[in-house]
Amino acid sequence: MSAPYAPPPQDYLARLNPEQRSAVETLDGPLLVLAGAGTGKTRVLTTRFAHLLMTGRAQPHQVLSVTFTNKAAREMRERVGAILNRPVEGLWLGTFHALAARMLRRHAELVGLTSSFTILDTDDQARLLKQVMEAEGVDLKRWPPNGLMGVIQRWKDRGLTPDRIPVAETSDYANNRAEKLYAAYQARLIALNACDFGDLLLHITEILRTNAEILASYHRLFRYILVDEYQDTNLVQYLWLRLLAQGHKNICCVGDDDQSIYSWRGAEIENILRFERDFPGAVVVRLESNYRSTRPILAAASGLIARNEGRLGKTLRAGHANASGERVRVVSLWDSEEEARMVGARIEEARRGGQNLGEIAILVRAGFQTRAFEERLVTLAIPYRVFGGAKFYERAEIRDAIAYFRAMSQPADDLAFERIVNTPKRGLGDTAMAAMHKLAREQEMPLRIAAQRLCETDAIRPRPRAALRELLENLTRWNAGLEREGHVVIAAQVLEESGYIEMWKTDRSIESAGRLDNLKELVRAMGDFPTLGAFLEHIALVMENDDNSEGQKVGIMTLHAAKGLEFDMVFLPGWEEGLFPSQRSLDEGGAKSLEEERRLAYVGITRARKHCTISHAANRRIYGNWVSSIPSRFLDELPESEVLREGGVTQAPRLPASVFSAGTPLSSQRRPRVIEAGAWEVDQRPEREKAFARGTRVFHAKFGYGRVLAVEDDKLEIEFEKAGVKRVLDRFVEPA
DNA sequence: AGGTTAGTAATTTTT
DNA sequence: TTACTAACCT
Repeated sequence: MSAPYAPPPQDYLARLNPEQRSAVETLDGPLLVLAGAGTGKTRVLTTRFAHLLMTGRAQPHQVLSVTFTNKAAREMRERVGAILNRPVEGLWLGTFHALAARMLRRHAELVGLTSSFTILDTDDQARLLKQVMEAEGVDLKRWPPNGLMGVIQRWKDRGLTPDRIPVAETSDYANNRAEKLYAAYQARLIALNACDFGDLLLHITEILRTNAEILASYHRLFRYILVDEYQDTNLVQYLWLRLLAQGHKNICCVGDDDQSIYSWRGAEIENILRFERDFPGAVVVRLESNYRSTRPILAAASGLIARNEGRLGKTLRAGHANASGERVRVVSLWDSEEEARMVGARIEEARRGGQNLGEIAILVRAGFQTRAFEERLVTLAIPYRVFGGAKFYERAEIRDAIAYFRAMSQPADDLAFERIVNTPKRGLGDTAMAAMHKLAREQEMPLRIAAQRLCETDAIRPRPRAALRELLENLTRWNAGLEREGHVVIAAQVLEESGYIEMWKTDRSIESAGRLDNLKELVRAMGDFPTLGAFLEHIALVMENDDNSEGQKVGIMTLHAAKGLEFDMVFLPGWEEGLFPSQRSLDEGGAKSLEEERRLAYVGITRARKHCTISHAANRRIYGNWVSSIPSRFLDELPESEVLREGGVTQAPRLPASVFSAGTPLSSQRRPRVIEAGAWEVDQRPEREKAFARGTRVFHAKFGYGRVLAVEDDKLEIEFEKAGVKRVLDRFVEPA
């Protein structure tokens, strides 16, 4: 065939280093690419894809490419397109869940679903499970639904359908009823023609392992398989891949065992550790040249991760001119407030030095740590953004809107109908809802149909009945208009006529304006899809954080959320025993989860390109009270030669001798010590005195302009133009 | 039916 | 400390 991918890309192979090149050119048989942080993993993956096509080994649709996140899938799609110099279509490239859903739709009837099954999100799952538990008469106070949710999810992660739960595994949850509840929950899902996230993989794997014909058809289809982030796969994902790879055995998994940080979500690091045994004849390629960080940063990270036992082993080398660079700083502070001041001051200093704020990140172990930094940055008027909060599609208004669309287009979608039936308030309470549920259950009909029947009787009072009838008529009418008007027009109409928009307009809380914006954005985004169905599929699996990242902002996020990102300057606060490593991992997981915490530390350090500042505070405010803590063991594990320690140790500890006499002596760094407040300071000027009279117009970095209503010591009550009435400290505002 | 208050629990969250 | 839920009152 002549030039199938014209124009031929330039020397795409020549731009790879030898190890990358071998990862790209080893095409036959199983291949494990151990890609350390910043070693060009994505480049290898995409170049390999292109190489398969360029060498004529496969057509684009004959390669299965799997990622974990939509972001990674999108990036890969774009980069493959760029290398081939043309858009790529018809690819089997996507997340585990999206690909599984696509396959499952083709064979849905084999597990009792139809090809138009709905995909439930976590919220729907939780509500459904709760209903099932209530129906089974479980005491929800004694047995919180979340607990069972976790148990079921872990079973699903391991490919266990209700009939496959090993006897030894029967959880003692709710007096040994976990399995039964699991089975009931699954039955409910099938009845609703719905899947939760776990089901997508569970069902398709079940189909592949019991149906040789179908499996063979995929073997014919997929000549090559590419997997990203293999260290994060769970058992069912592994089983799915293994089944599909049985055909040609051309499976290439890319991953880093040192960055496996999701065991609590079902990921099994053993998958990657076991690769060579699972896939006989496997070749392993290590990518160890790092193009991201300076040598001291790499050395510090490598020294730390070397303490782990369960790893395949690799050492990061500085890949190019990064031979020099400043050492990793470890700063000791008196308390968490001082820690926040230190970070704030250094960011301010960097900003004065021309550092781009978008290249600075504060990475924390747990969500609650973000608050202190937010407050500090607000005070300093440094723009920031907290990542990983509520996702766009998880916000209440978006979920409500989607529920309207689902309820409209799918009369059997009970969960959607239930969500919107009394939102906005239509005067339907427990009585009306109970009547609906009862009828639906007795007649085995969808809720919406039951509601319709009830409207024809006098089982509910006239006022709620009229409201309900209006809603039902609207749903039918909107749905009828879909084809004629198009889904975007109808969507706007639904939100308007249902009273939903009005509900938020009337709402006087701070967020309501933002919610209305989000709804507008949602309707706009729908225009990117040909049909409502296409949009709903997208939203279930793909909808992401809306990214209104205008301008350069400091990123504040958890270490987990930072994986895969990189920044010039990284702050890693809160390295204290009990916080990082977290108490819970210490208590529950033993040595294995301590290793995972250490990997998390490794991920944190390797996010930094040039500057890495780790800190710990001797005292920290947790849930309202002060707790004192000792430095994290990870601080001791950093190679001393790569580290610059700051913050005053002024005296020997004066704790009772018994603390130290028992067991192994603590090394000097871990000993509680007296830390001089302010030792880290660059230059600290006293904050300017401020006084605000009632009626003064003021400006606040987060809430915008407002007017002072009342003054009480240093607290002001301010009516903000956008944000409503709030109480803030006077130092957070300035005269407008 | 819906708003208010008291009680309780509290890592990490790719889909 | 906050945020969410469940009983409680109007």
